[in-house]
Amino acid sequence: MSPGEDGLIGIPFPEHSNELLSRLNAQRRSGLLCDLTLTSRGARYPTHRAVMAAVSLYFRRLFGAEEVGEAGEVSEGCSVCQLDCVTPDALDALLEFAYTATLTIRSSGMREVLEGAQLLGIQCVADACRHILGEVGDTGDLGGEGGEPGGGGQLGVANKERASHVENDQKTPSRRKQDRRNVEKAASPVRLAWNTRPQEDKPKCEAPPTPEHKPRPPKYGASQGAQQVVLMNGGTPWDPQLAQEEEEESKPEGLTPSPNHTPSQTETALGGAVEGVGKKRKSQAPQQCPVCQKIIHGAGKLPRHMRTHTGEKPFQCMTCGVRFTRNDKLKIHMRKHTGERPYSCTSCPARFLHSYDLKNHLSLHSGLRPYECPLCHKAFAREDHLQRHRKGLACLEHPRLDLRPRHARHAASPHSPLSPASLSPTSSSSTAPHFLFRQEADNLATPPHGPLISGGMAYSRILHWRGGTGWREDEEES
DNA sequence: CTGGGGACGGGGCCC
DNA sequence: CGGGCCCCGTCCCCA
Repeated sequence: MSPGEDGLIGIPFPEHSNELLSRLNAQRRSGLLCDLTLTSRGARYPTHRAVMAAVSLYFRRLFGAEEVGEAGEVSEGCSVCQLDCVTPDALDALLEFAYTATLTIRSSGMREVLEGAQLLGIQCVADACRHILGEVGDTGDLGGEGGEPGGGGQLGVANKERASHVENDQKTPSRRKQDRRNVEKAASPVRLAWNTRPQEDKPKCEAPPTPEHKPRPPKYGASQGAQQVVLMNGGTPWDPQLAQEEEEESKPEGLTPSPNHTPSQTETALGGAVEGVGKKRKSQAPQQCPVCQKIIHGAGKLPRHMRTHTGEKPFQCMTCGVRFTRNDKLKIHMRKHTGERPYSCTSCPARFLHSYDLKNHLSLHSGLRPYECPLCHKAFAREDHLQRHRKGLACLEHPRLDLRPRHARHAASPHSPLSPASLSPTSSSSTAPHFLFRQEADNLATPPHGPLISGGMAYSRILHWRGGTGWREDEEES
């Protein structure tokens, strides 16, 4: 968030994505500009290849591979993709999701939609369906194993025996990922038997093209104007989640949320699942954010967190129009207009909007400065001031100080042998050396696992610093 | 550089 | 189970 960087500014248009989807959906319904027709057991669904490629990993692979075809041709003619392995209802629901960011299905059709989403590589829908079907099980809590000691034991094993679909592998540790990849390598000649010819007697779905195995002709646009028919019939079942993992790993920066990332899909996939299918959630805490992979604790807290990605601010001040992501923040904001400052100092006339402001203020009266710099021994009344002090060059800090992350939210120097008491009298500080080392090494060098996980938070759950031995994947989760 | 106020996001508790 | 409320940690900004 360096505002002056390159003089660039970002102006968000939160409604843009919704409007865009809405218009695309209108085009789809009227058949306008549709360049792809999906069929399922006789039902036909005109759609847009770009949209399908955006929402489905399957189509992304399918079209993406072809767009860089040797001839550089771009398809002009219509294409038909026969998806008999996805039921018409499920396909309809998935299309509806693709164009509205809302999944609307009956509970009875949940299983079919889940299977369709898995086959097409629509991860967030599959996740939502699994949540609703109560199949999250370990998965839902998997990410929270960092907070629950002892939960790590089953990490690598428990789900291996699952059947062909990798329902619980979303947050698979990389070790397991590698195992899976090895398996896939061995199977790849079969799995990648991409064939567009009808295989009428095989009602299964086939693997889509993969980057390392470009699809063979026919290609869309290979013969212009002619309808190409692609069948997802026959062949070895594709493993969409493994493909998803691969894709995420192939991203330059992992799954970094950005303003342009269409978070509304993931969010409304969650929200839509909840609202559209009724409140049937197994457990609400903890939940993993589908965008940043962060584990969110607390019942009902995920929608709140999701708004940090979407930028949605549904709570507006009727007085000044300022909008907030949270109702409680609006409530506090309203104190500005009402003049209410409920937190008053008993030692002076000072009054505050926030309880923690009063707390900070009280430390002035008490004269307590419990946060001491271990190097220059300067004391501060506030922990964040100590952190700022240590980030700066105000004291005779260790020369490696400049390597510290500049905006690590949990930053405190890991370099000096800080006694916990010297850092935080509350001892609730999150300045755990593990985390800090991880953050720092993230800045120092690319982790040996590469873009394993997008966010620093999730990252911290995977890797542990082992002193001189470098980075190691978490094993004991204690 | 420091002190102080405010904003923001996450977690806990409770209804 | 979802949401309200509160507290906390952290960051940003200003004087």
